[in-house]
Amino acid sequence: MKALSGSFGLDRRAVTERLQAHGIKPTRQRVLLAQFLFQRPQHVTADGVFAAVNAERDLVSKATVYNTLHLFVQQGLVREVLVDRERAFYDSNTSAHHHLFCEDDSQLTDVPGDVFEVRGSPQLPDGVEVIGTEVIVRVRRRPGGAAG
Amino acid sequence: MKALSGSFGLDRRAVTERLQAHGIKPTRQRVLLAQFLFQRPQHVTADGVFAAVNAERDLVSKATVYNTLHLFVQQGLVREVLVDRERAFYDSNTSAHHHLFCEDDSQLTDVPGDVFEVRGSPQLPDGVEVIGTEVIVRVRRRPGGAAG
DNA sequence: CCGGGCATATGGATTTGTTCTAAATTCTGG
DNA sequence: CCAGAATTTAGAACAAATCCATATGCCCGG
Repeated sequence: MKALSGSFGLDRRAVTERLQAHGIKPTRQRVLLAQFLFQRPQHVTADGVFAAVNAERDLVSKATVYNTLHLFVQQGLVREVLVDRERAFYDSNTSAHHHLFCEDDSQLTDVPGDVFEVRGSPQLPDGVEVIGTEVIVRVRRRPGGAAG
Repeated sequence: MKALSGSFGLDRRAVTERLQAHGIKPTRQRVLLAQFLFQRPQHVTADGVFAAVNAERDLVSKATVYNTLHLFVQQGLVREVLVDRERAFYDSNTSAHHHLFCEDDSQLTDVPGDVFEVRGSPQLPDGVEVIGTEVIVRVRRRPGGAAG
């Protein structure tokens, strides 16, 4: 059966509560974006979110997409991943993990958090706190390797 | 004594050889950029390089700054560090190390390579090779911490 | 139920780092 | 000295992200 327009198969109530749990007022637009983002763990660009959410008809403006993504990042609902000069990725998977980025096709892949063992910590300047530690593995297709 | 215009206190011959060792034809502009970049390990933006190199008089165009930085990255002379949506950093320190980025003042700091122990490696897709693994520690000033 | 006030949303213009383009300049080999 | 290739250049073009001024919606007091 076809999901209701813009629900992305995710219960509105559950999403609403999730937002509220993070201190976010669940407006129509925010709920819709959250429904899209959390339907499954994924890496999306702001533009991708904008396109997906407005696929059937205009529901959320570009400015609001950016505002909301920033808000979600700030409140720890999604992670911003900067690997590409062109665009930022937003990762709806909040569990501890790292990333693998292929420079040839700009594909971003998750790496389970336990694959790496990051131990020790750098000497921090005075009065700063660590927000997060991320590991990025950059790869490219091997020149003579398997066909793309 | 004042250094010759645009030499940045670095011997032209040594820099030239360094470029050639990396298969780069040492043109006037490339040597100048290299002299600036390698006078000391540093993190600079493309714009910063452009400004520094043209401080006294126009010597290198913006397009060439970008072309050259990309070339240097490609040939492993400098590292591109993507931590900020606003601008890319170029790191003239090529030794194994990681980075610490303060989101409040956009300051990028080196973290010695041995501070972290990154072990294990992710399952790679077929036919890809690892270009590099980087660890980025994001920090912010602690709200009630030392004055800024 | 009504109205004031504040947070939120919006479209469009703007900004800004980067890339592109087409032409000029500089090298290289013959 | 010439032809061809590589490099450099100025400025136009581009696109992601931000800004702005306005409109909308929501909550609360009366």
